[in-house]
Amino acid sequence: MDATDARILLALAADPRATVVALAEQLSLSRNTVQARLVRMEQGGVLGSFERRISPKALDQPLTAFVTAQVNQHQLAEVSQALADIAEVVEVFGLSGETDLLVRVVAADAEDLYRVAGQILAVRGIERTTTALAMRELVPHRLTPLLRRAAEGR
Amino acid sequence: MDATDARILLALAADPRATVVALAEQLSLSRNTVQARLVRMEQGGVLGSFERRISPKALDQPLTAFVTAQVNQHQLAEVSQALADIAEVVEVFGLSGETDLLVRVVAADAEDLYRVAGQILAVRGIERTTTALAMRELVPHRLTPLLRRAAEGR
DNA sequence: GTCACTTTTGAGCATATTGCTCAACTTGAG
DNA sequence: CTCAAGTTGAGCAATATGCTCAAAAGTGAC
Repeated sequence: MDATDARILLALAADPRATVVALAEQLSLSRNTVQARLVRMEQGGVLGSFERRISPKALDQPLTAFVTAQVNQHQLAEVSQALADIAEVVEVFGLSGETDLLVRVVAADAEDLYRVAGQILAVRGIERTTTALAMRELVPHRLTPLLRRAAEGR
Repeated sequence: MDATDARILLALAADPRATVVALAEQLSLSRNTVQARLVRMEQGGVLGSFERRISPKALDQPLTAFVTAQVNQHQLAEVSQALADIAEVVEVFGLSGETDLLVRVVAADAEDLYRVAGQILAVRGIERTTTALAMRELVPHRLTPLLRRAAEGR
């Protein structure tokens, strides 16, 4: 990904529904170029799944919580699969140390969250968990600052 | 958001570049309906920014880390602003307790991460931090399971 | 059941976009 | 210089979009 790609993505971030023609005009590039680069980015894994744009709040899951878990590392694969089977589990990272997991979950309300936390703790191979509720989104997910830097070639 | 909206989003998740016409046909809905619902979702905040689809790896920031920080809660606003000024800070949550922050950062390499962690610790109002590197993405961000549930009206 | 209200549908139409191809022109690396 | 890759402008057929409208179908209140 070069600076031009970053400029295209920035324009798209500003207006997700912008057409290729509009992007080309705005960026003073040929339509062909924008089209080719977009295809390349889409196929090259620069763009993740569309699901990422969907807000869980719209799915009546306004609560976000982070569960850290200690696992028996021999059962990491099974644990990982069991967590993936829980719908409310949105994202799981293996943290440094190989024994700690960070599980991002969403829930409809406090009771729902309690239930999900219980499901996680019940997974075979998970030893200990702590749950922290996300009270405020102080900085909503964003990549614009990095995109801007990349667009300027730095 | 109702079950029909969820079905539209599911179809879009499967093929982000699908046209409205294709979605309508696939879902056996009228093109008008799909178009109207998409506009409504886009304007109603169901869809978050396009940036969410961009992979930081493509921006030469293959490392993800989670920094937890303790803050003086009287300075929460200033701290929040200072964190937002760091480009590598991708997302910040205020966790239950009002005194803990979870900061998601990306970095180019270990050295870069060290630098960013230092910047965070240097923010006035931040008392203590711990940094955990995300070694593996065990469950990549996904909403499909919840979407499927919503699509079935449960 | 009836009324009012919202949503969906199908149709139509002008305009814009897409996907594709091609040849010519730049650009940077070796 | 020479090659390979990227960009550009042009063109073209097929398709999608944005918009409007009126009729049909659901929905909930009473």
